Amino acid sequence: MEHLGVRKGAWTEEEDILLRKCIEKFGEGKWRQVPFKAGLRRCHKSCRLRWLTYLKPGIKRGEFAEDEVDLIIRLHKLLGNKWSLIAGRLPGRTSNDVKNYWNCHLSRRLTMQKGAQSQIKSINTTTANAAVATKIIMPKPHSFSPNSKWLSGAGPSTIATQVPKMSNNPMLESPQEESTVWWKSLLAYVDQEDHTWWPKSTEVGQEKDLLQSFVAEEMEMMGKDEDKATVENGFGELDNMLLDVDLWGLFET
DNA sequence: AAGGAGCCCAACCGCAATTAC
DNA sequence: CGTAATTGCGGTTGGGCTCCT
Repeated sequence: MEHLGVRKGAWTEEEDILLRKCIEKFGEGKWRQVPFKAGLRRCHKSCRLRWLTYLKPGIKRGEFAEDEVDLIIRLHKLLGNKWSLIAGRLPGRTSNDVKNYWNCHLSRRLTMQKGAQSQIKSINTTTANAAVATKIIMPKPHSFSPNSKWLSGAGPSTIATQVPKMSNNPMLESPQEESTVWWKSLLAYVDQEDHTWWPKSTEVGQEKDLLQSFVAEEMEMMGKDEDKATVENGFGELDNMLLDVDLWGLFET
């Protein structure tokens, strides 16, 4: 315990109560002022971290579910150590949690697996065709919602015409091909500049990066003549995963 | 029982990014 | 514009716990 100045180390229950009361009263933000308002001898950064990683309502604690782990692995493969971005896809999880989980449980496990995997792959190729019969998640088309929160006011009324709807285009041979074209078009659209009606340029950039990574991965698989079920599953997962992203607030499902 | 090795996770630190002025 | 203040991010640390010898 420091005589003067700020306290460090683990938070006590009393401190938690003071911080919680302060934020309930004044709201989140203005972290510089929080220690004074709350009557805490903590630095503002410590207060912010405590709130965001522990006290804030809705934070999920305890074991990561299987699907959460799976998502972490997939996202980390594409995004690297972008913990806040990864955590953004896991409701209730903080970037600190995800980072800790990765460092403790996954980084080691995955490096160990890598060696073993190449051996398994050669065995599995012979039985791969049998797995095609498993459930195929088809990509879902989206059209723009007139009630979208981002489209109010000066929103681009023409946007709906720029991203093609799924249609019965006779030029396209399969639903798979059709949805691929749809994803490509969307990507091209997102790639354009001047989306001033979007909330923040960086957020758009992040969603765009994510989208590009996933679509690129799927395109690559198609190029490699991966079996159709695998590719369709990939697009399906991509679609499901991004449904809760702000970007998809633009669409009705 | 003791102690030490290893694990887990909350919290810290430095710096980058963003916002305010 | 520039720069100061503020916020956010990710690497890292260290304390407490469990397990093993």
